[in-house]
Amino acid sequence: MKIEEIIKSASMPLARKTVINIIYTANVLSEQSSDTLKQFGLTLPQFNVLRILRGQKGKPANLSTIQDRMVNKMSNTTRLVDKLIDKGLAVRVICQENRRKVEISITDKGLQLLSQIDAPMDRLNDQAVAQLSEEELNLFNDMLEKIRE
Amino acid sequence: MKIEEIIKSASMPLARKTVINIIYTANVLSEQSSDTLKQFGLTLPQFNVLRILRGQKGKPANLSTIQDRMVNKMSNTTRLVDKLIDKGLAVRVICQENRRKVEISITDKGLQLLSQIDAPMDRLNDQAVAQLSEEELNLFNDMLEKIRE
DNA sequence: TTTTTATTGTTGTATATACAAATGTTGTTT
DNA sequence: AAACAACATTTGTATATACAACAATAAAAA
Repeated sequence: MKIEEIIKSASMPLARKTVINIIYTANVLSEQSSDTLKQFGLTLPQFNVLRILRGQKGKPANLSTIQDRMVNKMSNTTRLVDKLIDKGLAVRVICQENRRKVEISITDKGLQLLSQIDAPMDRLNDQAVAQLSEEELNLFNDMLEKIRE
Repeated sequence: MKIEEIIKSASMPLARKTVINIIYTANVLSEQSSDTLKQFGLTLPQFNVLRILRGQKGKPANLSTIQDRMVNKMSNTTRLVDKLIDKGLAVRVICQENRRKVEISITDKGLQLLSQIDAPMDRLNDQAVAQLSEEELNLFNDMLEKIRE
């Protein structure tokens, strides 16, 4: 369905329509992901941080590293990490070389949880873009890049 | 900058990359809009609701109408509207034909505020999509539509 | 060495949002 | 008419997030 129909808007400038379309579509995709993640007890930002930690391949990450790599830069990563620790999915150790820093690592339990989530999440993403060819998707990603600049 | 560089990720499946790219770009655009709106004392959802009310052209809207048309469907539109009323930008009247409903209208003050915001917001949106031609933008919007289905 | 500045995280506060339950109203069934 | 179901919105509660202020540590300057 066209975005104008969805938000029941009269015709609007193409630029405004495009921006609304991106934000609306992102909401749809986020909700789909959140729904899938809910059964695993994770929110989307929590899931993303867990994936970042896994990407460290054993090396711990400090808070600023995590923030750099987050899709949704949020002001308060401390409390998000707290939640992961409460659930036993991550651990926090104060860095000995620089005691201002903390080192955060994913636990075995965290890795195990992620391994369960990978397949359903990839399936979800595949479905989302199934109507576009690889070539179209590459073009589409390039366009997004241009919009961000 | 490519999305993989931004979130400092190793290469990932194209579908996942695309979904992350959309969500990340939507965040960038939302933040830009929020920054502009902040000086007018509005959040992005509040601004969108005000625009919906203006689109009614004098006719009041009830809560469910507003929710239908919102870009970010939120569970609690009541309190969002409360904020607009606190600021004197909207008024709420209980509908006489059906006393379960409430009729919400934009005030003159609200209309006046919106008229100040229109130009800077359109300029922002224009800038965002400036690197794409009209033809490309139409293609892009079609692709977003396919992704939502 | 002491003071100042910068870095890295954490905490407090206000607001926003999701979700479920509750309220008040209207329509329908018995 | 009384009981029940449906509707439209509001409220309660928990969690999330933005923003600013705070603390602790380290590095740099005086």
